[in-house]
Amino acid sequence: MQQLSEQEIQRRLKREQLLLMGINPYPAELFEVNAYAKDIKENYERFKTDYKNISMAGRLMSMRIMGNASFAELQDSTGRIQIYIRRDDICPSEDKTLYNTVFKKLLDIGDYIGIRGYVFTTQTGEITVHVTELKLLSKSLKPLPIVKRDEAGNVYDAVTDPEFRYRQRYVDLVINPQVREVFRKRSQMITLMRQFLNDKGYLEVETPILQPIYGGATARPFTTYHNALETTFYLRIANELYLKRLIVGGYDGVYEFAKDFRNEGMSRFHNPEFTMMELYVAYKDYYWMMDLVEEMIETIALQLHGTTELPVGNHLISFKRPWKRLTMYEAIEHFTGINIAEMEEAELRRVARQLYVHVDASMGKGKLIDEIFSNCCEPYLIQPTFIMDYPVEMSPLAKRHRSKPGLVERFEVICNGKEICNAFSELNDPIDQRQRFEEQLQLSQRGDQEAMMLDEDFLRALEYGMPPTAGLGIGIDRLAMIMTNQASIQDVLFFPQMRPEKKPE
RNA sequence: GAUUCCGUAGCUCAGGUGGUAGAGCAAUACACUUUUAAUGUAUGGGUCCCGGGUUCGAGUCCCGGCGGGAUCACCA
Repeated sequence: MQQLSEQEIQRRLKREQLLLMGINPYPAELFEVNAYAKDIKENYERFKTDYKNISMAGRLMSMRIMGNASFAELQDSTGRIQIYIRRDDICPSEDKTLYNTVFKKLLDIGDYIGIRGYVFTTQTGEITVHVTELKLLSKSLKPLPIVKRDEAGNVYDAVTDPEFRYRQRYVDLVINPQVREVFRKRSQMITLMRQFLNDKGYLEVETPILQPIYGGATARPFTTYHNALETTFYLRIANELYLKRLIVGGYDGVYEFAKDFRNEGMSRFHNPEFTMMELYVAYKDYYWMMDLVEEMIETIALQLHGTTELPVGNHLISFKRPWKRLTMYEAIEHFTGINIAEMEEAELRRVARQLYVHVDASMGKGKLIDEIFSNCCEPYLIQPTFIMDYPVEMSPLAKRHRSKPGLVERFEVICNGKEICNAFSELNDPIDQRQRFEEQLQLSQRGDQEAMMLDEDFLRALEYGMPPTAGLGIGIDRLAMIMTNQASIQDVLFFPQMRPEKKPE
């Protein structure tokens, strides 16, 4: 137990005192609520809505006590509203304890209270609830950091310490309304995407997170152990192979919002667990999927913000269709002036060095091209752009290009300098797929810890036959970053992964 | 993993060259019947992240550790 601060001791004493007075600081019975701060502020003057006998609940966020009348602010789930408390209104009889002792002495900022009353406008023009009844709903024992705003909108004493905000997100959410808004937008974005996909007739499904063989991406997994089965399991790095099994099973379109886990470094773009939406649609190819992605993201931006132009960092990003489409080779030529289409490994390595791209001996042709692209092109692609046709070595689950040897039918969307989705015409030739897995095994034997495992059951499924299929994965967190204009993935995750707090001795 | 910056009251932050630890807000007490970053007066509040070292003396200098941010590497 850590030592209590003076203020924490004070609040514990107040709690005791309330108990002695016969007031339960944590009453059990429900408190009926029939009005919310936001509605009142929006409707009271505009529609002359008469708010009588209203009942509200929330946290006390400030108190301005002046003798026998006081102003305070109540914060409910929709925002803050001023409340006016007059001694003789909440204490009509001779006994003034509720005002003099309970309200003035024993309540603190952060306490949950319930009030009843009516709305009026103060002399200074602020919409205010005149309180006729007051009830403590829950006592707060830890002081909230108080963020104040003046009329000009200046913020004082804002809590900005990221560690504090991420570790104690509940406090962040209480005191920083803009943070609540970011997460509301994220939730709404996911709802809109789900709606869009459901409207197209695709089926939302759930597939295993605990997998005996991990696959669908090149990444290092988390490992866990099932006692009864005496088996090692992996937390999924992707759900791709399971969704394709469902296409084999005969569904036309399936999608899943999947929590994926990758045992890799963390940064403002990477959290060990993150959300990916994967979609697979039968009888389609990657060109079709490009159209769908454009339509979906444009629709979401429009419904979320009422516009397709969004400020992101220092840029204004437009999601209005159509987006630019470049092949990977075209993109590289555009940004470096070098056409690498016909180059072999040795020459590529020379070009990479010339472009100051970090290379090492283990890198093959595909990896070298990818490195050049990541370094010389990706950071400069701010507007959403399709990059098409990747080297086959980088894409063991994608179908070979119908006309370009050595490439696969794959695209990524780069936006704000980062990949936000990845898609291909799915490889459905079981013999080719087996060969690609075997190449991965060789990489693995050479020490590549991210190489894919060979999944016999998945191959068995493909052998029964999978229709031509287009597949898509969208990084939901990264899309949320763009849609909410946040610079860090930690700002679109309620509880970003952090080193465990050191326990107080 | 590498580089770099940071860690002082509940919160935001000051504390040249080493010399008894500071402000505003928050808290406590009193005053005040329409305030709004309310105000006025008074009071309390600190393991200066932790552990070593140098020194008569360390928040400050040195070494080590812990935690966090940023950039890079890997990745989505």
